[in-house]
Amino acid sequence: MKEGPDIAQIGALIGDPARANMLTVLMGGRALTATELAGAAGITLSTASSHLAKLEAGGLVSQRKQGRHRYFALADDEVGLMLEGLMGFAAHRGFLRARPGPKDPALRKARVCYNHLAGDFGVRMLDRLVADGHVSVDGDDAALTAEGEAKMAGIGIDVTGLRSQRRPVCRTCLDWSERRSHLAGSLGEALLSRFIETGWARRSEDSRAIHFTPKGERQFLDLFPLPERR
Amino acid sequence: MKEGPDIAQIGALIGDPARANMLTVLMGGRALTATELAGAAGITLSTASSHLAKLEAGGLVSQRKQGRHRYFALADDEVGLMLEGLMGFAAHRGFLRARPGPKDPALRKARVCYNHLAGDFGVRMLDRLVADGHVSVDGDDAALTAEGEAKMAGIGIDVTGLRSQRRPVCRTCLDWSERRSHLAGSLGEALLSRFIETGWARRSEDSRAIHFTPKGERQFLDLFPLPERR
DNA sequence: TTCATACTTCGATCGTAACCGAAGCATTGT
DNA sequence: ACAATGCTTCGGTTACGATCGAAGTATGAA
Repeated sequence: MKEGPDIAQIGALIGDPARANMLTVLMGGRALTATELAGAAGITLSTASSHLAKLEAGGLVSQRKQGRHRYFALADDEVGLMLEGLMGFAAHRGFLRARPGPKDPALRKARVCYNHLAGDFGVRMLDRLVADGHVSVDGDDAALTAEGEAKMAGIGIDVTGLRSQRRPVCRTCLDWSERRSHLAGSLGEALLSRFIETGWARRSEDSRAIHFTPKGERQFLDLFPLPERR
Repeated sequence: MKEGPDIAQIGALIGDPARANMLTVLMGGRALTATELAGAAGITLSTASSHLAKLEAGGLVSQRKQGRHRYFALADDEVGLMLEGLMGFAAHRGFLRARPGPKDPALRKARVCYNHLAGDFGVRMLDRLVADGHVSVDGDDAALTAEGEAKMAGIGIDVTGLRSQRRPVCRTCLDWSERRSHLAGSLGEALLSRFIETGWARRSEDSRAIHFTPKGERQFLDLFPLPERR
């Protein structure tokens, strides 16, 4: 009867509260076990297992066996981008959960979006990269310039290594709190990893927040100075 | 328990096949009556009415009374952008409906995305505007330059009129068939309207396809020449 | 081998929401 | 005034899927 893609299946997958909770938690970027996800969603293990099987069949999550654990994660960047887009829409329409708790300001400042940096810091980083001619943006695509490649080398990121993967190096991702774009793709992931490796920042245990140390924040802002207010 | 926006409610709204069908049809940009939407979704009028009430309560559609008809349409541009984003994801993952029928090539060439031009023609139009310095793109935001404003005046579009509205003039929208951006916003809407007013193109009766006349296509390509293949 | 942990599968229950037909309003046309 | 059209509301049925506990499977530890 209909033309075009079928959005009902995806909507139905996301539409169950238990599954939506799991996906939201997985947006934190960590791979989690079925037991952890069950706890996060407030359901028993057997129910969680059933939900995870559906999410996997739908291609939204993937599992990796490791010993007697099974770690679940979002299937790929695309899923993360799609979910962040939905969250942006939901946030803008007032579909908010319970209360914007005390963690909220921290989330808006810096948080992980599946595997890369989002929030105010993420948006400003991309702003700066674009303003300095290190990244060029075209629609939702983005590309690293030669100057940008040099800058990344200075930070300690091997761009040629990233290029050899099949994933796109640069992508933009719409930020639900800022409603502007930040940097995703393998470069976005590498940058966040680097910040954590060097001890500038650490992931929160129980939320998507990224906490910068005072020193780390200074060095981050040194690398990516704030643009003048527009 | 949870932080951040609640995507489950929106997912559930979209997750019902009947509602998803209605939304897909409304992506055609026309305002339709409850009876028409019931037919499109293959359900009775009473069921359709119930679904439409839910979609309206969720802010996805709005209704306008006109005589004894009630016309339903997507609530605003944001909804259209969100749905197009979901469709892009769905198409890329193979969540396709039945068969990509004969209408499919026409849809990929040019179709309406809620109220603006999408498909190959839409993507190329934005490409050309950017290449000529008529539109500048920054993430998902976009802006019309002074040169661009002159060009629009030449086409017969009153940009100052558009600016006086509260809607953004320019936005980018991710195209599900091309996986690149095209132009949305009030300017995107005005351009499509203009193409139809001038008789260069017409909307298909029963799908989202936009059909250009031979003459219209020539004039369109004259205004927005194809960029050299990259 | 035996036990413990991590997870899946099975079977059964339960609640919700999708659905339809009939009846009720509202608006327009005659 | 009366009929016709367009849609909503109501009542009742039905079906699906979310949920849980218990039993089954796999992996690792003792």
